[in-house]
Amino acid sequence: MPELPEVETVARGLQREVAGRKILGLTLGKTDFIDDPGAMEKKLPGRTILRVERYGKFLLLRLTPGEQPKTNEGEAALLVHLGMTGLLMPRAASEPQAKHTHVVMLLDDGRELRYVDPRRFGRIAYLAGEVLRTELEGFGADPLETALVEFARRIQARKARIKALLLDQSVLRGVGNIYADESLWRAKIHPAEWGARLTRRKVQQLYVVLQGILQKAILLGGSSISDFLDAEGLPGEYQRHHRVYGREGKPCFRCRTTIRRVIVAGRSSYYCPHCQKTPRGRKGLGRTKSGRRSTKR
DNA sequence: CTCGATCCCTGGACGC
DNA sequence: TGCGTCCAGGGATCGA
Repeated sequence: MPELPEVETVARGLQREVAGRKILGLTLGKTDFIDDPGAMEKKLPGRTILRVERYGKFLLLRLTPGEQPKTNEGEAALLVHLGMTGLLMPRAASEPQAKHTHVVMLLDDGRELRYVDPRRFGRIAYLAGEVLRTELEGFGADPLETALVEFARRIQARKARIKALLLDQSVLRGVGNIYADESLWRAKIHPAEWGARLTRRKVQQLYVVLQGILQKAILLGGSSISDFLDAEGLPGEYQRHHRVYGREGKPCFRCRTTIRRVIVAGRSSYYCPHCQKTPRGRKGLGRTKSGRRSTKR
């Protein structure tokens, strides 16, 4: 599940591999996760990928503006969200297409930039000018580029649970379930604690450990839980450093207490009941994501 | 403003 | 071996 470190890893790989390449042609498969497939087919061919950046959990492929002056829309970019199972990597055109390949961009070096995504939880959008600007403005602060005061303001101003705040892309961009749980464990904060109730000291601890975890994870190429691969098709290594995520029933690395899993903000949240004290007044924790009737079609 | 519930989707795990 | 069921999860959306 690509979060900030995984997307950063892919962005760096793609920057190395495809920056400067011109897109000659485009082939689409299933398009239900693409904002406007028609626009993509029309706009992309002929554009050059200037550079590849990460923006939250999005890959941002900065493109040259349209050729004709009349179609000049200002800055243009292809936004790619990998969802849970998305992969974006250049392949030799001769290489057989993997199953669930939905976008193929033919490049001017003969290779193809391919987007593969079995579950299609991702999103792809060609955006330009004002639309692009507005889209990007809707996201919160980058946890690695934000000062402590700004981070604290965003957390303490809100009454929602800290886990929900960490996952909220309009508060912070790039943090997902894995790194939220890992940082809360390190900072010894219960996922259901309220943002507004965290002390300044706690917020600072969270800020420091979150940045440390993200940086370490980037260094190790991200976490490969199930099927994440970078732009060169290599898995990350940070999953070996996970302290709580996915460790339900196993002993806490600090105190040996059994790690538990609860649903907070609609997501599985792993935590140590001893190190991360349940906030006072909380109830309804301890249930798991079950008991829900499966739906008919 | 914040919450939970629901849906989107498919592969993998698991039970029988 | 094969089928059915459950589950993962980011984000959008809807109603409470």
